[in-house]
Amino acid sequence: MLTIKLPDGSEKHFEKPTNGIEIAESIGENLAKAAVAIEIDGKQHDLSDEISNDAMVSIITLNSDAGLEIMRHTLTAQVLARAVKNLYPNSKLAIGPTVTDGFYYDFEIDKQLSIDDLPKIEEEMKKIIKQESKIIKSFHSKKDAISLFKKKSENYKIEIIKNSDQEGNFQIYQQGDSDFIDLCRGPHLRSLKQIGSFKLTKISGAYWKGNAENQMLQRIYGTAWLNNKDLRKHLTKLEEAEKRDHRKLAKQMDLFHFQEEAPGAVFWHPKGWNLFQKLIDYMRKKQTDAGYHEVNTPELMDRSLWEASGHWESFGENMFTSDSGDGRKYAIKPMNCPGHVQVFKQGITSYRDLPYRLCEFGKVHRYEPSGSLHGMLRVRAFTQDDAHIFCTPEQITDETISVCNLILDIYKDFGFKEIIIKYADRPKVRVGEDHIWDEAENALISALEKTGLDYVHNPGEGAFYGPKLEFVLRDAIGRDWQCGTHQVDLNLPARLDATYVGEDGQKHTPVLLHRAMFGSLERFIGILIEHHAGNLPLWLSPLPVKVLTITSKADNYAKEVIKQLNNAGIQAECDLRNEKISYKVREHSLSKVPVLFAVGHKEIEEETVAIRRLGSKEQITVKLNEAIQDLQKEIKAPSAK
RNA sequence: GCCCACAUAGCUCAGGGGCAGAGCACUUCCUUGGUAAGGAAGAGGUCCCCGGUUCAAAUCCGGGUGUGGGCUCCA
Repeated sequence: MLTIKLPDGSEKHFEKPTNGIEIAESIGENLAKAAVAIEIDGKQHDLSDEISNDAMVSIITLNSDAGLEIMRHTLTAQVLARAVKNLYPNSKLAIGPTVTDGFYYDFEIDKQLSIDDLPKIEEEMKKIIKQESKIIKSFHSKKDAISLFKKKSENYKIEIIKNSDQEGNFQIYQQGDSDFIDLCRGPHLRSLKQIGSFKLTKISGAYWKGNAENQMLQRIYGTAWLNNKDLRKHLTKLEEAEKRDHRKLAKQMDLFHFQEEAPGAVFWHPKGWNLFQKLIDYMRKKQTDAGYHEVNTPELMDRSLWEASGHWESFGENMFTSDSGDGRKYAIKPMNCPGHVQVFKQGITSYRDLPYRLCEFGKVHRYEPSGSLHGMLRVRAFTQDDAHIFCTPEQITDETISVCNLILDIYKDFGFKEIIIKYADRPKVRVGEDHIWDEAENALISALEKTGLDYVHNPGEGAFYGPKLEFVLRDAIGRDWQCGTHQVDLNLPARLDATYVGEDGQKHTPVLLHRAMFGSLERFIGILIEHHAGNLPLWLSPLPVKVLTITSKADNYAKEVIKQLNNAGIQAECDLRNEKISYKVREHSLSKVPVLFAVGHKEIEEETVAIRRLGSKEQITVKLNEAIQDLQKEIKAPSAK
């Protein structure tokens, strides 16, 4: 007698070994129809898998996240893979997992695919799905599995099997009587009948096993959904995301540009630079309040300093260097830390001065691979809101807690509500003894625990000199961006001979905490633009108000309005051009000016302005002095209110 | 760095082995208006760069640079 427990607590009994299909049928006809797989004691299985022991099970239906993912998996591993094999018989299968909203499959194909080949592949996939084949699974020993795939010259599958630590039970899936086979951990749909709506979206190269040393394979991406409606909804969402693209919006808003002679470096236009300065003003105040001292250190320093710090060895590939007339080799700083250590060494001698917090809006240059550059989100020259806290080991906890609080506080001001903290420990390439790393990691993790904040572990992703916390923010459309960072460093101060005199009269090496909150200002601005879809809040807008004249008779009044706005500390410009009001409204709405004042005969007489807000079609007419007072309140940074 | 695609006026883009195109922006003129494009005229080009093929290359081929989508890497 076999007892099967269901999620609702009820039990089913079977005389002999059973399977998911029987269990589903025993519960109800509709469930059996909708079932795609089964979870047995927490692990996903095919419905056909035999159950011979007591178990907790739950039927997975198409109409669930897990079911949808199984459908996507079947679509890529069975349908896309088979379609490509049909069209390009010499191709070899690598892997085909699901990803957010879809799936991909990596192939080795002798013909180089282009985006134009996708419709043809889609068509072949639809043909395969129409056959509504049943999906059949068989189990094989390691030896059998290898010989099966040898016959098909599926080298990648063979490599996967060979590298696997399991000896038997290799699952091979097949559709009806087709000779297509694929190795897969499953589970898969029972039949291709259950496949919903899909679209192949893009094509790219991808390294075998994600290793840049390995062969480049061809990857086909797709998205798949339960039905056409969901698919279309997803495609619309992608279009919406495209509209938020900071590169596109920045052009409309006239913030900055890039050009060929300076790859990965920003040409800031007046409005963009205004926004940049607003962020600096805001952060400068926050940091001063939190006890930081702002400094500025050289962009160019002699190679010997970078050798001493360890950058030359561990970060050298990312550094720009410069030769000079005096025959010395300089490096353009990729980080501000060595410079800050020099400042520390000039002044601080006593433990009484610790913690000593130095900050700098330091512009750093890093040679990033050309292929990784991406608008403002990945550049080669960027400005960090960088700070280095020199402290005693005992002070690590308190300093870490206040950094965490400060960062979370700041993100809130910018409208980010969801923040994920990651703890990253020692990487493969690093400086310093392991026992130093033990110490640094323990200090950081115990400080983090004390904050009581949730975090996730990100193994091997620390900086080369110490473990770090990464602060990841989630934007308005659910994308994650890593911005802030906080690192414990027990290596650099010693390498650069930084010391202080302790209470005991002896020399000690300080602990160095590296932290940045925006991370890179360039990147943060890119994220802000996308998060707000260009509609920046008033306090960040480079031009909060534009005054538009309806007739040239209003020119003088408009200038008077500007004067009063400026006197009240509100940046504003006027548009006196010989154009219709609708034309001016359209133009400034497209360039994302948050507040438009229209002035004509009526406004002159009544000393009012007609206000129109970005994104609204409504206008309200308000006395000029009241409008200014209201704006003055609204334009303050959130934390200054 | 690797794979694929793309590069034409300030911007968005069409075209394509034989005179370089459109819309918007710009300049001038008309229009003085009431909330997302008023009208007319004009000016604007090394068709990314360097080679090659050809009677002829913006167009075809090769190389380079940059950009985009991925991979790798990362703030």
